[in-house]
Amino acid sequence: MKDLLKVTKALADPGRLKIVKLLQHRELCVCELQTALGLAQPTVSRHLVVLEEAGLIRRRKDGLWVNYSLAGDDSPYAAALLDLLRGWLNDDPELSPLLAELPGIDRRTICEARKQKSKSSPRGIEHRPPDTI
Amino acid sequence: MKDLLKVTKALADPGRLKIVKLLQHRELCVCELQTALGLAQPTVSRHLVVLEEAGLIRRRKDGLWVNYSLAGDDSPYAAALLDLLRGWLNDDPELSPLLAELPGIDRRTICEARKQKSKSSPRGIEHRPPDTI
DNA sequence: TTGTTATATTGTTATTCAACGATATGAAAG
DNA sequence: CTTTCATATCGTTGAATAACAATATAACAA
Repeated sequence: MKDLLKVTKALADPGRLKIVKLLQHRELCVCELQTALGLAQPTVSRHLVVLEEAGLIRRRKDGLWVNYSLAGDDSPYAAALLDLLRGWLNDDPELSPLLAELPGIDRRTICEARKQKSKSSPRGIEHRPPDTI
Repeated sequence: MKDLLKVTKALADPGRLKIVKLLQHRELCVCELQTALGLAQPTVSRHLVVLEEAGLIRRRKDGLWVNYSLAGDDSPYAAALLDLLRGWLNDDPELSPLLAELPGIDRRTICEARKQKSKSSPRGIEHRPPDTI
């Protein structure tokens, strides 16, 4: 029962449900999910831990990137629910915009853009002339 | 997506999951569920509201009693998950004791026992001789 | 080694929610 | 009507959790 509750709890959150639906289209790294969902990076990372511990997704490291994809091999509960989810929410008004933008989301574009930003204003602090006396 | 989240959230609680599994065997009233689960009556009542709003169960009044049974006609999500649940947890160590005691649980026995108790100590206050001066 | 960078973890706050006791509701009986 | 009783709702408390910022970790580059 604990295993099943882990799966249902993992799927009982809009952010995590969106992650699963996004991963149905292709493998994604954290920064791509972050961009698609519009959530902070730690928030996405936490959601991914919950989904992984429920057996719904798996992680595969690729250098600095971590790729996440759907799983279900270890948990029959996860497998069955992932199967059901495949036929659900495909025309959902809250999900469709994310899926529409998914093809345009690319990890290299995202990370390059970040490097530019951190050069102009490190640590997210807006660039500002040093205080004058 | 909101409808699906209602169903997954409803099933993401041990008490509510137990209620669903109990209702797979027969229609039950609140006091029978309360006895089977060992929870307070308001707690069971709240769980039943959540399950009903998710489309997982339905209510049918019978005098003072309210009978609850599995539903799923109004929500394809609820229907599919109830179908899956039918094959799950049937040998669960946390659930089996409840199912084993289910045949011995009868609303009339429960309510008769309560009447006796409320006669000896109304409102749950232990009977005690009136204060003497 | 020392950076750099994508991701993970920590700390904290605000919200959600399960649990209970007390009380209200509604239906049947007297 | 009033009483009784099964259930529903209210009010409160404590625990779980989602969100973010700040920091730590891990992998690659120089």
